[in-house]
Amino acid sequence: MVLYTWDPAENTIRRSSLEDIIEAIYALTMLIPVGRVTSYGNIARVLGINPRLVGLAMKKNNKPIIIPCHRVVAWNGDLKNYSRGGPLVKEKLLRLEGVKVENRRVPREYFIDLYKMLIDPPT
DNA sequence: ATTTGCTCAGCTC
DNA sequence: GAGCTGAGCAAAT
Repeated sequence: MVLYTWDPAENTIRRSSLEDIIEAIYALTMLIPVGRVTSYGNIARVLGINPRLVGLAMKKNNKPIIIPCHRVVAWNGDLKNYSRGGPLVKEKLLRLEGVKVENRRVPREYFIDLYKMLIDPPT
């Protein structure tokens, strides 16, 4: 899938740059409530992009307070990395927000499904 | 539970 | 260009 974006300077539609896509990723990340997580793949599915791009965006995140990238984990609950301090800091932050982490895994019940919420709500 | 294949930006030669 | 590395995932085994 190819994403397109509005370019106000040129008053035209153009193919999204990587930065545009990363902005969209951040916007979705900010929708995750305190005490909940979602997966890289779930965010990727909303935008129709490759999950690895979501990981790339998280790594580039330079506003870790505004953009809660610690609430994005692997689909199977693995914490994966956290560029500000590694997985242990990620685990600590999640615990502070009330997310249980068992054997370095986040249990299913803490996941929210952004795709279901935004794209494919129950009929 | 483990392996395999797909994927793509960024980095190195 | 070619080859490798990830903050990934799903399907097959």
